[in-house]
Amino acid sequence: MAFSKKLEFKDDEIAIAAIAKAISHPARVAILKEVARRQSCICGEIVEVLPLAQSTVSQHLKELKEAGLIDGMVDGVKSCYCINWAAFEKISAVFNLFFEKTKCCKEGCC
Amino acid sequence: MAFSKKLEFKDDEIAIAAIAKAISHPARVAILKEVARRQSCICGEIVEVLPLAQSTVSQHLKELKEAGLIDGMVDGVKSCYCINWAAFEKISAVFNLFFEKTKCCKEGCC
DNA sequence: ATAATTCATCGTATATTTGCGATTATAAAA
DNA sequence: TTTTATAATCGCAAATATACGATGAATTAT
Repeated sequence: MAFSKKLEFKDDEIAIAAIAKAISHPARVAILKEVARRQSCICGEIVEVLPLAQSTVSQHLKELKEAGLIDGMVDGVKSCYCINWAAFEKISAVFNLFFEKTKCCKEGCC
Repeated sequence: MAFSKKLEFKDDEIAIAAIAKAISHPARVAILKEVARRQSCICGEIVEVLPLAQSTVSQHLKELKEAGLIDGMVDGVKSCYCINWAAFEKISAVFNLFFEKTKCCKEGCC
């Protein structure tokens, strides 16, 4: 395949896909839910709840962070994560809009 | 890694992830948009619009079909695709609910 | 009957993701 | 200071995803 063709698509298509990708693994969905539920939580707490090794959880956390869904800050020897609500609202809105716009075509309103 | 741990998560987490996964590539986002816009469209029409080979588009269509987002029916020598609106509404609702439920934790209402 | 069109599938190459153990870096406790 | 605890990162193996050309199956056109 030589190399990915992702960048040959439109910006909004790439953006939607990137958001979806961050949420495209059950572990990351579970992490998001847990972080939101606890308002904020320590990496170790997530490791205890998931059937995954610490290094794997750490990697998923990194991806969620890079996607902008969560924030992470160091608290001594621990790492504390919480939802980046500003980004989350935005991301959620972008995604909902995608569904709405697509549905819109159903009634031929666009 | 030996094998995937996806199935060790909760059903709803797996479901959300599966939906997200179907939308996690710009090509599939573009295809969904195109199929919705045209109300229904032929595989060849999509190939013309995307910077991808016919076989690749065919594969993406298959994935969208397996995720339940689109329906495909043979029309002579051609293949006609359209959004499976019933499934689409359901999927959209499941996804919106996920975002809403997560947001809900922000205000501590759950 | 033959040729052309359309698209799914197969095989293959490469890239990316997932997952883990081991290691490392940092901070806290002894 | 030495030990312990926490979590990020590295390196590796295996699984999946992405992409394409070639092939094949089915239908339509000649």
